[in-house]
Amino acid sequence: MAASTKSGTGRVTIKTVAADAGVSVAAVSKVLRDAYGVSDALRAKVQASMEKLNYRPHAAARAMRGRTYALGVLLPDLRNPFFADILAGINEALERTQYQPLMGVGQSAHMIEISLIESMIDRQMDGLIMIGPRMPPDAVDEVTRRIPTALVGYYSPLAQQFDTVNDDDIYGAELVVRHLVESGYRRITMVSLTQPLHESVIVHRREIGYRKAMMAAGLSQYIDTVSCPMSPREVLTTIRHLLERRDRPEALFCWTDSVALQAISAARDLGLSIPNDLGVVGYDNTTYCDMAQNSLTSVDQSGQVLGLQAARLLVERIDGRTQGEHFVVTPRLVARGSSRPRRS
Amino acid sequence: MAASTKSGTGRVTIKTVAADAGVSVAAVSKVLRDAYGVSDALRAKVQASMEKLNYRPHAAARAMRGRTYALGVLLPDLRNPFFADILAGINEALERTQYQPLMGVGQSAHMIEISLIESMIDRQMDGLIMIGPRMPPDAVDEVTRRIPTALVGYYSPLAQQFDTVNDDDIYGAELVVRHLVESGYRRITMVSLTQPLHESVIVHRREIGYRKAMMAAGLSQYIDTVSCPMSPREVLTTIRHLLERRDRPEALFCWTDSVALQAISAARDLGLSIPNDLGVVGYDNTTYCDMAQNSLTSVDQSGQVLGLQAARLLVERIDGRTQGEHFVVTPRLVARGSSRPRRS
DNA sequence: CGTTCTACGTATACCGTTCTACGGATCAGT
DNA sequence: ACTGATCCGTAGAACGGTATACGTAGAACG
Repeated sequence: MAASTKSGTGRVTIKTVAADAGVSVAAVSKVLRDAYGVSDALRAKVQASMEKLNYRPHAAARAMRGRTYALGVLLPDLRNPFFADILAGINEALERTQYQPLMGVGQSAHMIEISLIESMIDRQMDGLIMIGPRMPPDAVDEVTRRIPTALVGYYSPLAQQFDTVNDDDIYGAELVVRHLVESGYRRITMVSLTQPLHESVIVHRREIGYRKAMMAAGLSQYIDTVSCPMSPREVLTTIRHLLERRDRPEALFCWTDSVALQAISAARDLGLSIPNDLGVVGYDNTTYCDMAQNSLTSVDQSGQVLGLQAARLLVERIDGRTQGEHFVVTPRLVARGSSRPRRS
Repeated sequence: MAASTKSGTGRVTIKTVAADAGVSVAAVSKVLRDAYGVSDALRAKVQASMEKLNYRPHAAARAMRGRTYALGVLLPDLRNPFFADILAGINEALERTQYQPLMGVGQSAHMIEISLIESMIDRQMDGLIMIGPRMPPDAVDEVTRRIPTALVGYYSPLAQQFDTVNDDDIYGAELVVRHLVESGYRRITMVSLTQPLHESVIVHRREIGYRKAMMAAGLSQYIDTVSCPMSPREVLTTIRHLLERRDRPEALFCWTDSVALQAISAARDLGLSIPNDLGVVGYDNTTYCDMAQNSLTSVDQSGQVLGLQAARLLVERIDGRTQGEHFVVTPRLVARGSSRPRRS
């Protein structure tokens, strides 16, 4: 009856709603965006119609002129449960907003990341949260010039063009070394990540903290860093090799938990007992650390808070802020069995 | 000079390309979609211009009339590394296509899933892959009526409206029970998931397999299932409770690895040795199973293959198939230390 | 009472594609 | 030479919103 709109298909559009409510299309659009110049009466009328017709705005049409209300989230991979915490924080921050996070996985590969991000830009996403990006800094600059961006786990404290959220990785690494030294370990080796050599990558900062604390503890002669890629197989062989060395380290500081868990596994395979033959510490304090069979000492950086802040900053930036903000949380060491004082 | 297009902004559109190549907009569009009626000469000319101008199609504009080339992937959560395997398979299948997966996390909550999917539909995504959806079957039906869908971990072998990809969960559970029985365990309890009672959920099938195999082994008097939600805390207390029972089970079959790892942890806390005091088996054969400290027997269902098939089926369906296809892989038990024959 | 404001609504251009309908050219067969 | 048929390319109407420019009515003001 009232369906005078000529639309052949059944789709409920802004036009249908306008017709039903007896107002103009523009008025409905205003209500949708709650823009200036709508009376309460009009708003009520329109909202009633939208409810009645079960109207849903067509995201693509919206994207042509306005917002998409979609935020792209770039994850390095899906294996590290730490990212789940970050995402929980992002979700929490966005829960009460209109924005919606859509994720892509970069597989820790520079080129995949780039093409993923290009596509997110093509899709007119309103903003981007990049977690631990592997791409080089000039690529990051290029991207952030084109789309509002917040980065988690990327250190660049002076940037104005984008915001960053980090824990204090140098301090976190220092906590680890100090803790190990206090527990009686001396020959502490860091297991790090083979990486492109730009300094924004957080692993780099953990290495700095490690060296700094080793020197402060008067252990500079024991400073020793080995690196390997992310793949489980290579991690395992690297660590096994390390543990079979004649001057086997007394403790390992692993740049991230999953590596530490592999270290525990390798140690067990070789018949070494933890912590007496080998102390192990990880980073991120993921859920697995707390299990009795791992009992892995780790550094907690509260992924939830990081995610929450990143989302908050991004929304602010979308709303117009142009100065950079750089949020840093102080990490906290959670001591467990894997680093208990050794019997001398 | 040649920039006669009146576009004020710098964006390179199909119009810019058309002007540069000296052809019509429609011709460029044809090349883009490689549609019928383009000569090689024209195609070459247009492609040269696109290259030169670094043209990228505007996804939103495209979405208004045609495809978005985006596929929505719904994940239950980010904690289970098994999903990483599935996603790897999806990526592999889509690598050579134009499609791009964009993920959302449903947090294993019915309502969040629904709103996420609604938004994916609003965004005109071309198809949907839902992994282990928690929403009730009628909601699934409703969704699949509106958008081409492939489901992983959702059992509905007769459906025509959507495709499914599963491992044979009944058989997998049977494998577990048989293996445990062969290893000398009798009182085998299954730790399952508190769930809405629809039968499409795969946990349900694992329960069926468990019961079936227990009966076949003549152990029906020992059939015993306890359920708890996903949250780590509740899992832990449930299991602890179970292990402190007077008639403590000899072995636990946990519906998924993370629960099994918690079980190992709880057992250790209580001073029980594995496998002598307690056998433990998980499901999914995630990376953690293989670590020496866990050495967890599990059922491998090759997430990579599941993901690959799901993506393949979805693309077929988008291309017009209307019959349902239901892919099933045969799972494989990977025996490790946690279920080794017990000393009697 | 006329003027100026302000608040509220409307009309409509525009965003960048897709795709149908159509026109002109070329070619094969009679 | 005439008639289709085939091939290549163009014009232009959608698609469903946003946002600007503008009109109008009532209130406030001197």
